[in-house]
Amino acid sequence: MQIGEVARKANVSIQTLRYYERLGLLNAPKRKPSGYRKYDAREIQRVRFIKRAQDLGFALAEISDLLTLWKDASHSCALVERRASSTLERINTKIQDLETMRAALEKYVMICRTGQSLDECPLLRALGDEGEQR
Amino acid sequence: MQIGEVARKANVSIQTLRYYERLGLLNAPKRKPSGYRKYDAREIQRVRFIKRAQDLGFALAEISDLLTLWKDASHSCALVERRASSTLERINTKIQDLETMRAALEKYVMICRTGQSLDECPLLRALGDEGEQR
DNA sequence: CTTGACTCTATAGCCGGGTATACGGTTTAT
DNA sequence: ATAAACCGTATACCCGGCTATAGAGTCAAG
Repeated sequence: MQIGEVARKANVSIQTLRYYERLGLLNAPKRKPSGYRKYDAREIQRVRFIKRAQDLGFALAEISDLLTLWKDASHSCALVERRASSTLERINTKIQDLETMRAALEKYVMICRTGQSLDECPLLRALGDEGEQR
Repeated sequence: MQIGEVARKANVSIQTLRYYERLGLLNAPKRKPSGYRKYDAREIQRVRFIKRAQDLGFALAEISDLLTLWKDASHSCALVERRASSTLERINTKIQDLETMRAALEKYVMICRTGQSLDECPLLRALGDEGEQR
């Protein structure tokens, strides 16, 4: 199989495959005499693994770790769980940050909508506050 | 006031101030004959406005809009609210995406933790899943 | 034998929000 | 008069995850 077929089957671009190879996420494949990359079907698996892991919120660097573990998975369940838990923590932190933003923003939007102060925007006042107003 | 003092008082770096100026978020200040920027105290307000807006999840491009509105705030409350609402939508979408990830990841982490399969990691199996069973 | 589809490498660009470096001029204090 | 602290511009670089382009070589079909 050459690169285009792998790309189609794994649903990524050719450039992405070469990019993953550069990053070490994919092993450097064998080459034809012409220099063309020759893949075997397992690489499609590997690419799909990467994509599924991305969907779960893993960054490529984390996925690189997971791929290393994948090879001898029988020893590593607890290790994998630790990686996943820390990713989970990262995701939770992000959600919390965003919820804090949302709460603050909603507060001002609500005040705006109830239309109590027509002559001065409470959201802008909140941003520009600190005693003085421009 | 020169740039270093503004930077200290607004709690940003000098480079950031120049960067904001390039982006048009800050007005080009007057200069001394030497070329040094001369700020008046209002610019500190403006920088703090930017920082507070960032904390609310506004991107610099959105903040640029808000700053334009800020100048004649009396006319713009509804407009400001619309900007804020669309930022709010953006934030909500992000939260939902992250929650989807979290749910998927939690599922596998839980299976890992209940320790049912010691000899094969369910998370890795889920990621490496070949073809069927999904 | 030529066309068109495929591949190769190398390099650059994109997004956002800055940070860092190099090199040189200015101001202030002693 | 000289050192330190400050400022100026221009340029490049960082993060992550790609995408795009240029210019060249390879391969299969008609």
